[in-house]
Amino acid sequence: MAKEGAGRARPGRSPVPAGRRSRPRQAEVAQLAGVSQATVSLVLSGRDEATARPISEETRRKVLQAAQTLGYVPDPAARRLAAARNNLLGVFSFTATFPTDVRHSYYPFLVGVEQEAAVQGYDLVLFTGSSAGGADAAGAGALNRVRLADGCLFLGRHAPSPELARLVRDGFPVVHLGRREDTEGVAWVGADYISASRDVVTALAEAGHRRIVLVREDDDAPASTDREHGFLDGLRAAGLPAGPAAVFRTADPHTEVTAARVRAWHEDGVTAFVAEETDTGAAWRALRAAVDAAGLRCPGEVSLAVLGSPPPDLVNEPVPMGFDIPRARLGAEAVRLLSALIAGEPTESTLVACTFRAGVSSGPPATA
Amino acid sequence: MAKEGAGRARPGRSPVPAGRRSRPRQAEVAQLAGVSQATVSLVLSGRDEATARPISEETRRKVLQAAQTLGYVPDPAARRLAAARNNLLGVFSFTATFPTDVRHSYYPFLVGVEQEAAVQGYDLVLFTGSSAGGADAAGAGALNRVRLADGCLFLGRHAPSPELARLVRDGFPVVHLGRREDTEGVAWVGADYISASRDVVTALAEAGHRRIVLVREDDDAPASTDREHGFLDGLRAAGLPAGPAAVFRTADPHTEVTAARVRAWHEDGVTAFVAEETDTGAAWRALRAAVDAAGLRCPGEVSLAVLGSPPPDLVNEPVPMGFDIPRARLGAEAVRLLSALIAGEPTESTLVACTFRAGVSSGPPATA
DNA sequence: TTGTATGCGTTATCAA
DNA sequence: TTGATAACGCATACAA
Repeated sequence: MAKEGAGRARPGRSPVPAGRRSRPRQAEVAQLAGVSQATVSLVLSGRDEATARPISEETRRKVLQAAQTLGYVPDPAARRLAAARNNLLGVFSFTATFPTDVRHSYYPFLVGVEQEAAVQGYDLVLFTGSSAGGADAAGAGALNRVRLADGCLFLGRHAPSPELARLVRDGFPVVHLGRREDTEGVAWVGADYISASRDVVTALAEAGHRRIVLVREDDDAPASTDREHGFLDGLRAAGLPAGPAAVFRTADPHTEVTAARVRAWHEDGVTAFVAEETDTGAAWRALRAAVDAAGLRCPGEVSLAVLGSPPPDLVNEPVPMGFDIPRARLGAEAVRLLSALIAGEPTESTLVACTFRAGVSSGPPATA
Repeated sequence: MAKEGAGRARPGRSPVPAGRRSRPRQAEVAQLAGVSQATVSLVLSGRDEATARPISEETRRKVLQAAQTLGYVPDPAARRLAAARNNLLGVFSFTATFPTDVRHSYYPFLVGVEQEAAVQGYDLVLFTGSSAGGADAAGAGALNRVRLADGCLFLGRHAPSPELARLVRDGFPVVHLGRREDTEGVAWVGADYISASRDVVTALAEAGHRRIVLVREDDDAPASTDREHGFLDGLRAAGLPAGPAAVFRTADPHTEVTAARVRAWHEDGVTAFVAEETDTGAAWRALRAAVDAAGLRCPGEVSLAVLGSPPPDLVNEPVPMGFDIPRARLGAEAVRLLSALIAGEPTESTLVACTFRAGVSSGPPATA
């Protein structure tokens, strides 16, 4: 901790650089160009052309030239303080953005975020608050730092509601990646799990399955309940039994989804099983293992599907029926929404459609 | 408690955007507490306790109380402007930071970068070489954008030297991830390929191998030549032949490293082969394929090693001897160095040690 | 022990 | 057309 503030010498009021300064200011550009600082601001922000501010071509050229030579870059803090915009978009995640365990990574989203941000002319500020305890990283003020940017994208489901609400109330543009209706006024972009889940059930029903069971974990996240809703919707739409027996909910799929149980289901007339997707993929893993252990052939005797994608480590296995979440598109969409919010345009939270995946884990039910 | 007391006592009378004036400032806290704004700043920043600034307990209490009632949150932009620093670290990569193809991703480095940045109290700004945003994104001024941060980390080997040199000359803190001695004065953090490569050879020599051949691509990047140096060092240290015959250099491993050639080497007494690691992993792939095609058993008749890690798509194959590059640590180390640079502390570019990996691709040579 | 005055780099408003 | 000048909200030497 050897800092001691680097007691920056304050040279009275000289606009001239005292020796070697790493960040040239507008004043210096002005001096080099032989104009006033205000003119530099005008030219550099392009506000002269946008509004009807007339600036001589000559001056323009000189200023741009000077800025180029000096390598001038506007100070984001100053810019923002003066009530202008930064061209900076914040990204705040409540776990590390780059976790060691890639399975929980936001990487796929970031691909889209980065691309769209570039298109919209924004750079990204990654707020590191959540991971390790930096300066005032954790704690009350953590979220406040994002105000440096023009707006901020939030990833992860554990965003503290009150702090977020405060930002929104203060008129700070905020977009949450993932549906979020608990926090008043927070805009969000989510995947349409309901429709996607319904589509999977529909596909199974059309293949001829009459009894289908959903295996889900004991989690009340929107992502989970949405899937269940879609699943039940699909059943009802197909005129299939959608009672409590259609959903098997367990806190520990690994021990509770047994071969015996699967066999019982099968003997009872169940010909298709659907597992929800979660971080760990526990439901899907358990289901696969149990079906295997029960000696049931898939997609011969039973058909399987997952409401999402299988976990990455099963990527070499045969592709199961299910749907793909367009994560990159979600990221891009979120940036677009945020950008509109910043521009003060009217906006609306949106759902992005997932794409159905036929896979090879399902077929028509065996005819008795 | 939103207090819309529009008639605040404010000097001047400029029309301020409504959304902006919704947050209380230190001045208002001061007024409510009956003290000066400066005192509020002192108390709220905890600078009174850190340094020996004496503030009466009474005042302290009043200020905190007032801040609490008003719901005061500091403006990061203002704070950073006044402090003459951003607490922003730039990360500049010459490809997209989040490429679609994860194989070329900087992810492993970023893990360490993010963590250490958080520890040091920095947030991250991600610049992309290809970004369409900003004034002059591509081309000459591209690198200048990074001046927005307090310092910048560069990833990838294609950083244009003159531009980097310019930044350094201007006193802008810069750290390059990867050894870089072509550009005057640029600090860097690199992996110690020389020692690591030497260790691999030593291990092979200790296992009893007397003739070892290195297969490398036709690339003069430091990462490549370092490996060769280490390899030759290792040979000499073990008293083994380290002439030109010990290194096979080819622009096209795939067609030049044939089964016939490998068999010839083997009949000539070569019992161990070492491939350098590159982006594509071409040398290692070719070597494996050729040995396989030659019908030589590994690790029975020949031993293999790679100077680094095999490409990600071979991750399910048996683990070859070689070494692991501690990418996360490299990232963290780079941030630490950059942070020191910014603080004006004396610094030095560093090499980080790689960790030896025994693997299963080598054993003692077959005794004739 | 606390208050005063000023600067940080921009943007924005006028007057010249 | 351009140039002073005043905020923006906070931090800090220096005076009281």
